[in-house]
Amino acid sequence: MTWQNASEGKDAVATIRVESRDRTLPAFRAVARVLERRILAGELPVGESLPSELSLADHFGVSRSTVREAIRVLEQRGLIRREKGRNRLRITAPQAKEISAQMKTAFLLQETTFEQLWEVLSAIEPACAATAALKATEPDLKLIEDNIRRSEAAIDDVSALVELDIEFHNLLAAATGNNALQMSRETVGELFYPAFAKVMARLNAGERLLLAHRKIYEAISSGNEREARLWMDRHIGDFQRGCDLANLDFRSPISGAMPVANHG
Amino acid sequence: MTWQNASEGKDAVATIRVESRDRTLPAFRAVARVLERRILAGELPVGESLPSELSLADHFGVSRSTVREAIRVLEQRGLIRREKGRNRLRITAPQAKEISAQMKTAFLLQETTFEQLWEVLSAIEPACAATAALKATEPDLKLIEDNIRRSEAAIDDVSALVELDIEFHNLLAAATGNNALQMSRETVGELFYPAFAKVMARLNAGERLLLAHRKIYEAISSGNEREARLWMDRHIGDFQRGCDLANLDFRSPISGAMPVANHG
DNA sequence: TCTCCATAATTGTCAGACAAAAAGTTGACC
DNA sequence: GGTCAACTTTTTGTCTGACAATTATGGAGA
Repeated sequence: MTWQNASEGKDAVATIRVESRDRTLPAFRAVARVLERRILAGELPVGESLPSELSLADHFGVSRSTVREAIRVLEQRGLIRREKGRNRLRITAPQAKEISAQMKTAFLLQETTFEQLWEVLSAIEPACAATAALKATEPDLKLIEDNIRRSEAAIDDVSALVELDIEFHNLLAAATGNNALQMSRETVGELFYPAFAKVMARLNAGERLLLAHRKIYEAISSGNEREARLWMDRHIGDFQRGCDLANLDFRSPISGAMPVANHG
Repeated sequence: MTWQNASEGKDAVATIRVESRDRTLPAFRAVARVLERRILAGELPVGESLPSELSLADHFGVSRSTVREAIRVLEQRGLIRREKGRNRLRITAPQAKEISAQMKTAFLLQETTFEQLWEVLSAIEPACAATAALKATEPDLKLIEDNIRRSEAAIDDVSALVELDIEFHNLLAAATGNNALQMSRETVGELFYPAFAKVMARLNAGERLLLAHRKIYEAISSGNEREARLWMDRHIGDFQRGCDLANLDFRSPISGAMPVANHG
């Protein structure tokens, strides 16, 4: 399929025309849909760069503005990305980050509570730990070890410790080698863990957190699935208890000082 | 903040100008960002309708094309939606459906395997069942009961049964009253369960599936958290065993005959 | 008050324009 | 031959103005 010389690209034009003239679908959506299909089908392989707006417009028989709107759609879907400094659009697979950003706004606007996020994490994190115990490689272990070492050093710096806690759990997820697992938990974790800065600050619970991390690391590095799950269960449970002890409302929405999502 | 009479909306204009003239950010992104902030901050409340493109353009001091591109961004983020038949754009909270659509493409392009999805489900679904046992209301139970009844009627229709299976698990998730839980599992389920049409077809496992659904329903309706979790564990485990028995490769990517994602 | 129609507003699309940034080309120079 | 700077062409981001088709709105008439 040639993008450069538009003269013979009649098929696609026809497709767009048919769909858009049915008025069921605006032209920019039709274009976006066709492009998405081609990307998903591998006709436009990930890593390649998209043709220029003008050639796309020619090819589809629509105006450049229409193509641009279609591009915005695909971009937001994570199928296309423009790298800074680069001019061309690159075709990409949607990344956890973008999905995560979208889920964040969803959670914020839907008044999701800490309890709800906790329910998700208390299901996923132990499974992560267990899987990590089975699948973690040497480099994974090294990263986790390093994280624990840095946590030890930052034991009195609450905000640093929170960052490191998030990182710890992300590293576990990465060690499972399971993308789906990672994507499912990333957002929830990012929204959840910062909230417990308060808990830890009030309870001085850094040592307890570190103990759990150490135990989990040991279990994973020795391939002990059961032990990894067990300690993660406790670790997550600690959060709930800590919340109670610190007298924080577990059932309040997470709307507080949340960082504003950014547009890639 | 007045949208209609643009003459005095200088502040926003200035904001956009500063940001875009810095060249760090195209104008349409700046507009999208400002609108997103206002929505998240509740200044533009969910349910309200967005001003017309022209008044937005006036307000921000940009052209209509620019506003349109910004709108495409917000639309794809799920913060704005146009209802069919309606002309105006309504402000909305992102729904599970849209996030789910995005995750689907991510999973497809990243060659996610059945095993990986299964790992996620085997963590989340039992938790769903357990929580549902604690929180399900009468209407929730009615819906699940009805689903089971229809499944009984469709016991010989594999494709219908798959649809009903997906629905069953979605109903459980809904019964937890936990949005986060629902969003976390919806996509995974939608991608995963259809794959087992084959398994069920080969093994004639409809009865076994139905038994599990019935047991889970009973546990939930009697508030038995432990039993609900237990049967869901078995139910999910069945999938894995079924896969083995049917000699399907658990570790192959889910790229096969997947429905093409559609643009809302 | 309710219904129906003319009028106004809004959306989807297009064509053409222009400055600024990136990419591609050329040619001088080492 | 290889390198770098100047020049040209593309491409992007933005704007203006236009038009048909659809949707909203205000009144006239029942």
